[in-house]
Amino acid sequence: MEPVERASPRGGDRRGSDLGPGTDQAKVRRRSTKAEQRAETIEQMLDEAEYLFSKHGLHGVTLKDVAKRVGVHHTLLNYYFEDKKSLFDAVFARRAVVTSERRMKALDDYEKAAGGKPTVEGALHAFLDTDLDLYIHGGEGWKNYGALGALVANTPEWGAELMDSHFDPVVLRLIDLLKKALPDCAERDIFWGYHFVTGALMVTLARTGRIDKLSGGVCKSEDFEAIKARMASFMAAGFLQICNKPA
Amino acid sequence: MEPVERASPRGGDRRGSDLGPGTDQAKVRRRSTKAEQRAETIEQMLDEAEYLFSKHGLHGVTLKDVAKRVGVHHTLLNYYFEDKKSLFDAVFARRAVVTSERRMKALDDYEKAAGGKPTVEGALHAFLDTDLDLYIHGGEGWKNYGALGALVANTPEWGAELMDSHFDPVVLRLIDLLKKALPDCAERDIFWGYHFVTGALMVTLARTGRIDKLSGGVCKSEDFEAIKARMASFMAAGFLQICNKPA
DNA sequence: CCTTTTATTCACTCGCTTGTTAGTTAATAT
DNA sequence: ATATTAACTAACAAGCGAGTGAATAAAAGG
Repeated sequence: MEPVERASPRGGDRRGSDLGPGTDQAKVRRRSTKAEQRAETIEQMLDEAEYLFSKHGLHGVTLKDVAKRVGVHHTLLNYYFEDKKSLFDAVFARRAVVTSERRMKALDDYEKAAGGKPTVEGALHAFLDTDLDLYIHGGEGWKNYGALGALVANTPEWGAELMDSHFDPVVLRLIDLLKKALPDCAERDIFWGYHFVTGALMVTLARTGRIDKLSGGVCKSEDFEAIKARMASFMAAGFLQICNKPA
Repeated sequence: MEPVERASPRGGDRRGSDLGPGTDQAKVRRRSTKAEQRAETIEQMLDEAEYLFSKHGLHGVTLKDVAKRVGVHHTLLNYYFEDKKSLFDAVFARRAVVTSERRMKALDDYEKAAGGKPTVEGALHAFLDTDLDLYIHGGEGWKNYGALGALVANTPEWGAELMDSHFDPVVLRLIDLLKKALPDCAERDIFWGYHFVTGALMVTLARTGRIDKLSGGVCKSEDFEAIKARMASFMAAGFLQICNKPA
């Protein structure tokens, strides 16, 4: 599996028994309490697993791969996590709850701000921008998590299950707002519209780089700002179209 | 890996040189020439591999799994295919060329029919409906291939590469038509619009069943007709929106 | 200070995956 | 008909990947 890939590009952040370059080699080593140590190690495991899973998928990663990147023995992963799948679930859950809560709050706020008159575009902005901001400003970890989400969302095996358990509440909250914005629209159409939205969001998060080559560099996979600037209004227009024009 | 799953639920529907369903069971076994035999076996391998890969991804499937479903010794897969990845590539390529050609032709036909005045919706209909029809009428194999495509499209590892090599021509053809339909639109916006379209199409093909549960049965993952009835006009409205409103 | 926890590694096991080499059977060609 | 080629299987070799249980070392706690 290629050269030695690390989630944190920075080489200075040594792990495990790297007695290390320069200054305070020995001091780098755990001076902290055990609880902190535990938390820190687990966090690192989640980070590295997140990176690898996002690139190769659940089955494409071995516990040893993860362990190597963290700089610990691979059985330590078994010590902290039941098995590979629960490691994966933990990785996914860690940020899923954050994004879920944030979006939920954003939707609530928007509804209040909009008074009795929410718009489709407004609701979509609340839903999408809040999320995109996380990936834009959240650092590498969030970007990796995004790609992982895209993978999960398109995995028939257990993907829907994971998505359901984490995102149903927010999504239903969005749907609820959309219904208020489009009172005469058939429920079916609203759900299908959401389906399109989520699909578009997922390819975005996947950042496969395909759009880069395709467009000859005009668009960049990493350019979430460009998405943010277009997606809500694009999708809102779509909603209005299929809701006003009942075939 | 669960009970014994088979791609073709029906015992009767065998692929390739269909020796005729029902009747002559014993005769089902190779009576044919070697060339036919070879072709038939390979076809079966591709079918079963397609089914499994679409469900579990490249790394989630072993050659033995495939062999078991085909009913041959697992080393036979090594005999016909270099390795697992080239089996995967063969699976993908088999139908990719079909869908690619069909859509290319549909776009050509549409452009001729539209005279000098192609519309966004028209171009999208040509692009999308042609494809969706394959999945609707093509049988289980095509449905499985669709799910596989969705997986590939969201796989950063080698996904973009595969998509590029098979679909760049059709997609650029579509883009070309869209440019003609939107002569004043910035290229960037058109590419981003396509990005949204492809994302929406991919979740559709993935058929994870998520929309079913989410909508409480109002929408069904399998209902490609519903997508066909909405997607082109939904997306066309989006294109017009972001192209006319340059931020 | 000494006992108990807790983090971490070590030495293995077991099953599975890939791939190789050699063999068997049946069609093809001469 | 017979020699050859092609489809296919059997029988290993080698290695990996998940996971277990005992060992070690250091920190917590009484």
